[in-house]
Amino acid sequence: MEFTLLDTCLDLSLNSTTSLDELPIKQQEVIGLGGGIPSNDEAASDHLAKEVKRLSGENTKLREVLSVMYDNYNTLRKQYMNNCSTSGTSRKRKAEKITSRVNSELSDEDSSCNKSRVLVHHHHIQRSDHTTLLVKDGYEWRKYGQKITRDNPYPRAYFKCSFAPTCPVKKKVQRSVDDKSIIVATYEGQHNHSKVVLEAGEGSSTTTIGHSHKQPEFNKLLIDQMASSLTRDPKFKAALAAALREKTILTHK
DNA sequence: CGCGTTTGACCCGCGC
DNA sequence: GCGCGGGTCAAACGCG
Repeated sequence: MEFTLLDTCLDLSLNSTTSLDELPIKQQEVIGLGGGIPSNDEAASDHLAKEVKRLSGENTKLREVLSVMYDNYNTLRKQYMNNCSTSGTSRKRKAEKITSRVNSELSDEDSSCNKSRVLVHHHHIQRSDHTTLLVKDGYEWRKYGQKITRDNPYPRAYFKCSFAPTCPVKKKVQRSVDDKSIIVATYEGQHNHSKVVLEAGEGSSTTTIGHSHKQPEFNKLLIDQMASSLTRDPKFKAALAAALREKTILTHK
């Protein structure tokens, strides 16, 4: 559900031929239809024109926000690559801290300098699903541990890939402190086998680490990351809800 | 009975 | 060197 909303939102923000951009055309149609209409309708169309202007402004703002986020992403990515090339001899935990800090902001897919590839993925869950830490990602996992960590009241579950005995991939799953509807899954390593199950409708929450070099999937993952960040911003949520409400009203007229 | 999950104990790296 | 905390192990347990 939330992903559907976000898809719409990203569409509105990223695509220059968005529905919002088409709104002036629809508004012209309304004005055209009311050629000899009374002053009431003129006032209404005037109001609509103002609304369209306001929405266009919001749309521009949203695009700016996304563009800033993308810039930040690129900066962090560069910093991370620098860290990889300079601190090759750092001890295990330190390296993990660096990678996890970077990954909390972005998911670095092509960290070729990092032997144990770490990938953080945010999953939105249904309200009724709040008791489980199950994340359908197309692989089979065996839980081998659970722990309460210091910085998060929710338990962290540890999983190993159970499909292939030799598969080194592990994942940690923990509810986000900020938003309990978000499950943060941290993947470590690369699968040495293909996906096990591909259930219909799970596409938006699926991460294919084994094929991470594919650019379109990386872009999709990046968008997912950005979307997750955006949904945690109450201002963004409010603006998005308002924009969608207005859009729905206009298209149904 | 076999398999997956739970959970307390243990290990080990890091910071002081 | 010691304590803390995250990660892993493995015995106990539950379910089909």
